[in-house]
Amino acid sequence: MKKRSSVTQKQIAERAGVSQTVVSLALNNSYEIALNDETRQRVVDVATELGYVPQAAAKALVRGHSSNIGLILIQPHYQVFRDPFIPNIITGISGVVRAHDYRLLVEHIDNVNQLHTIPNMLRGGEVDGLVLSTFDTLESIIEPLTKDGYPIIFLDKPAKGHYAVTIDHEFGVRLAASHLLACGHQDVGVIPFSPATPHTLRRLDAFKDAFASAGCPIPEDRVRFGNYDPESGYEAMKTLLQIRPLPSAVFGMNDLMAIGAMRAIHEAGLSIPQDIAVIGYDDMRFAPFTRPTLTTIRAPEVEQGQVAGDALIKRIAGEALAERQISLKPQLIIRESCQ
Amino acid sequence: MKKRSSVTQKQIAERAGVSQTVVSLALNNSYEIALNDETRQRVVDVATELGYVPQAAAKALVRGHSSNIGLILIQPHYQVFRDPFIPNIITGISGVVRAHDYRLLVEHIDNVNQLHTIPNMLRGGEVDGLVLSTFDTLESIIEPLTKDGYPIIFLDKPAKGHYAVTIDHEFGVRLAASHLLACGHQDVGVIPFSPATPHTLRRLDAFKDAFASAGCPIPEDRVRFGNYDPESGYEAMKTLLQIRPLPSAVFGMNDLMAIGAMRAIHEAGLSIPQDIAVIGYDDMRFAPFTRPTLTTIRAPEVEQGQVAGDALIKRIAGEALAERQISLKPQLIIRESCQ
DNA sequence: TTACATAACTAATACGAATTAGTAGCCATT
DNA sequence: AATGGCTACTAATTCGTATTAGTTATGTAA
Repeated sequence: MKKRSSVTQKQIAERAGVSQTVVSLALNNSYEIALNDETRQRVVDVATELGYVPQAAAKALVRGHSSNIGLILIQPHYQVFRDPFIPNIITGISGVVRAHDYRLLVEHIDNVNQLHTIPNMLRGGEVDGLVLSTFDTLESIIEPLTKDGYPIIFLDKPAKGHYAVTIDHEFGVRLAASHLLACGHQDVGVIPFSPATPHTLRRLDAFKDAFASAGCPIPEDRVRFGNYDPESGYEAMKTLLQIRPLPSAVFGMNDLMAIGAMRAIHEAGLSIPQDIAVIGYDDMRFAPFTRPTLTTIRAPEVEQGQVAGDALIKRIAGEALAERQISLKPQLIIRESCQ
Repeated sequence: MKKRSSVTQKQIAERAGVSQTVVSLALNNSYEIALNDETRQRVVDVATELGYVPQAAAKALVRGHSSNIGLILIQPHYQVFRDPFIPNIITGISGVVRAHDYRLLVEHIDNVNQLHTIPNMLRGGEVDGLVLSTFDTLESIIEPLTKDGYPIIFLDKPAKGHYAVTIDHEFGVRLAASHLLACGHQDVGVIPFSPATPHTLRRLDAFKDAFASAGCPIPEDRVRFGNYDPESGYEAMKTLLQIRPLPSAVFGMNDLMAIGAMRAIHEAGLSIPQDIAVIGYDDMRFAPFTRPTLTTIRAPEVEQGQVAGDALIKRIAGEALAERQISLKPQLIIRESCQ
């Protein structure tokens, strides 16, 4: 790990017969201090001739910021990238970030012992700000950081006062509920996520609440937790199929569990949606190609990434944001499995 | 974008009543220069008390390396993250990277005007090395960099002499071909990718070659290009269904196109695999839950990310690698759609 | 008792770019 | 002819850490 020799402003200065100061001024197009156009051009020419690239570390040190932004993923390792959420977010963020000449540093944290990297990255100046994907609240870690003025954008509902760009999944869940009710389903099964976090539980509550408000409260035996995987949806559905009289529909809280449920239903010799309707959540790419095609909820995740990246960059630049919490709405996609 | 005041070694030095040198030595556990254990401890205590975090930029400047590694994704924007490849690679890399105290910088390049960021990141010292995902050869860009000793690992077959950790997709495709032949299929359709790159064309050739070697050359009208999406597989299959006599199987070069093809087959009132067998590529998560379940090829992408990250870190450390090109083998997953 | 090693430090410098504080030369006022 | 203002630069300093080159005090061997 030796140092790699690289072209410096000093070398350019010698070649061009000027001081390092002039090189810096010329290359940064600074017009605060007057420079002869000829000199300026000569410096630029020498720089390109030598293949000059500024040293990021030196620049960062003297300017006091890194031009990196961080995306922190806090999830158990087995789960990150298993749902399409992260790739979509990265897609959204990375476009924005590059347009503003920032770089994206992706850091994955999968256990509490690694949480210290969050303050370290900010305080160590590795990044100028963070986008934080989390299913847990991290008040004790984040509070001091925001108090110190570090820009942080949450992708999940945080405590009041923090900045956040979230997707209103409770709304999404209510969309699913209303659609089920509109289709005449009064007795439905639900397959939510486990391990149950505050956020996922809130979604479940929203769903239950929607049905309760419509006069069809959901009994506890209609709720069977899965773990994001199709297999878990399959197992959950099998137990739901024991209930008599049979529920007339199921809501899988992600598409993967929903296709698991569909398989269980088919294996039981029942048909979808005639015997049991199915509705999923995510609108993954296979959803229009299941048999029958899957009715589901689409969340604007790429947009979420864009908006979050944008908000972060504004905060870094010191711009005020119109609102601290931006909430994006999911959308109902009606296909064959529930219509 | 003001500078954020942070705790420095100088401040610790003052508080502990020692010189900054001692602080640096104590905090870095250096034993080259003798330090009194008491002093050492006092410095460490003051440091934790003040919440010291070293400035990454200063460290990088003086040490000559950043402790960042870069993952460069070169693909049209509409396509990155649309296949599961990238998330899998990131999963693999990020574990390795964090274990070695590196950070992962993800940079997405979606047009040739941005290619200059590759040399810039290396020459500017933003990263100590790169993992390069590309479907194109970039000789003119990469050559001078490797010549200057910058560590770069390719994820796709590069020119001789470069370091690479690749997946042997030609082998994977031959696996599919052998399985089809073993199942007695002699007249098959293929749905490869378009736009056709050298790499994807090589896969197609491998497939054709396998059939030709078995005495069943594949006529041109059996080859219908798709574009990664299920919809394109659907359309491709529709044209394949016009052929008489009907081919007895199709190979979709990814699972998404394969499920598109399956839909077309079902819509034509044919059954899988009795009338037409289907085989995919990728083993995406829905593959065990299609109807019928999808026979496919699984590529070890997470492992590819791990091995590539590992190789890069070794190269950065100056270690020699046993072999320049490491090739990982895909695996046949037999399910109902072709058995 | 001088020389000499060793422990335990401090001072000074380097890293590369940005920036602040000069400086020299020239022209235009007064 | 002294003053001020401008242009076009240079010199010096700064950022925070690592590292090299001292320095001082103390103990030990000759």
